[in-house]
Amino acid sequence: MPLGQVDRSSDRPAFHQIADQLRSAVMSNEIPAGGTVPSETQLMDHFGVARNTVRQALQVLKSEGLLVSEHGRGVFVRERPPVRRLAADRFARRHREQGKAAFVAETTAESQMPSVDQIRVSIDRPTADIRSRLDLNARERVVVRDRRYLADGKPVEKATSYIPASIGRGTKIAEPDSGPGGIYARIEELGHRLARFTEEIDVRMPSPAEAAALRLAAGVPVIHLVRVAYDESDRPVEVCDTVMAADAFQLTYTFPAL
Amino acid sequence: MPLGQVDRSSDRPAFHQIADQLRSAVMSNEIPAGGTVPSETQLMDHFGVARNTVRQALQVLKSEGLLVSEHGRGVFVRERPPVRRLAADRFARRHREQGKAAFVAETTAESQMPSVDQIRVSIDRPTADIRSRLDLNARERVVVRDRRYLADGKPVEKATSYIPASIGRGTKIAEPDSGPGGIYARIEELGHRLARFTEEIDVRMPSPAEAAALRLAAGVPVIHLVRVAYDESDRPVEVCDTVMAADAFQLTYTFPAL
DNA sequence: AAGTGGTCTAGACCACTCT
DNA sequence: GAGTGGTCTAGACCACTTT
Repeated sequence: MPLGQVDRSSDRPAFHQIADQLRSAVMSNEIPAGGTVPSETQLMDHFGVARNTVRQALQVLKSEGLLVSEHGRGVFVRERPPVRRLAADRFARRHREQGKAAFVAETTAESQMPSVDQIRVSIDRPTADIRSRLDLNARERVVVRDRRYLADGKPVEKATSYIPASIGRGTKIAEPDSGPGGIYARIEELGHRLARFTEEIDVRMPSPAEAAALRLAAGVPVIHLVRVAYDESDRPVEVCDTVMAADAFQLTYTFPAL
Repeated sequence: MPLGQVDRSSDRPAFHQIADQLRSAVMSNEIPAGGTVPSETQLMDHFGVARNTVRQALQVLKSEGLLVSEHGRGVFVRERPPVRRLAADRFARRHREQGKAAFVAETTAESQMPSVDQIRVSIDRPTADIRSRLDLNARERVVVRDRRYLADGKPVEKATSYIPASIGRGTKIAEPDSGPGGIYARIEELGHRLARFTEEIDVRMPSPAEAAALRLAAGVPVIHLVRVAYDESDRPVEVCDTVMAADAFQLTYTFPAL
């Protein structure tokens, strides 16, 4: 992988030229995923620039999500986690009837090991947004279920579910372990047969708290997805607010032409 | 907006402490969107640190998408473009029958001015990926339609459509101006009544070329969406490969419980 | 101990915007 | 011309990993 030189007479700043050369080395797989980029010292010597200039170039590629650095070890080409393809059928009733929650269904479909941690359950007043999505009056409470999902031990998703207390209070929905098939199975057992879902998708960079919870590398965005589940009388029975590591997911939808 | 000081005895690096203080000033709206952050000189003086340390703090917030800098003017709290809410009904036949293409329908729904530029049309060999999505044999060609969409003059989306040449060649589909209702209207006139769409969504940071074409600020991800349109005999009749500025869109989907 | 990246300083010169 | 951010240098010390 022969890196060239920087053209000091060019208008393009040195650090951009260096970033460009490294980028194409990464993109062309001259440096494979998981491989190391030359050390900062080597890059300084090779290009004849100051250390800050090298670091500026590396910063560009980290922000693009191409490189990650590990203190004391080196700078590496970022490895992409296996992508999880999410389609509507992860919520299929047949999965619940087999005792599989949606996350288990989607995870085993990709041959990954699902797990859940940081489960917290409470009964609270809903925010105005949740109240309006669940069509609740001012006095009604909600069961709040907060948890983190991991695939093969790597955190990939933080989720918070809100279920009207009038449905969930005193049931397994309000317990940390909601039982086989997950909360949708419990909601259906309580007589609310699910009819449809809506999903609302926003994309942005993570807050520092989100980056920590999902152990995100620099340059990895998050998908903020809010799902509402409706029963057959078109009553909203659950809102699920999730933040996903964008590099770990691909979403697919099918819809009819109207 | 009283910024504090840095605690030099803390483990948390000075630039992180400065970034934290500026972040909460932005988040709490003490500095409103479009407002300016104190200049680098002012921040140096206030915190008693070197310029590079200030710039490191600002870099953090730019990567988070909170700040943008303008050479010679200052550093500003990023203004969010009006969000465009995309739902399945933007492809409704009634819009085509009124002569509105999907982008026009979604744009006017948000009271924005739609426009299109950088239109290029050609007939080419498809890549392996496109060939397989369109279910074509090795010799078939495709009409390639490339263009950029703008809302109120701001670029928000780059799109490339691929239509089998057996359908589009010699029609308005192969001309820069595809006529009222867009290419879906032309495809239906040619006897391929549309039945359904699939959309596949990936999220990542932009390449430098994408960032330039969409004039993206640092810290703004892109949504890569690939849509396939199927006619009533379930034949794929178009693939549309789009890259969208993530801060300009919200996607919504509805799907039945199965 | 040697090598790596992380933080920070103090200075320089340049390009751009505004008045 | 004054003020702003953009690029770059040369050095220092620290924290972490590996041998």
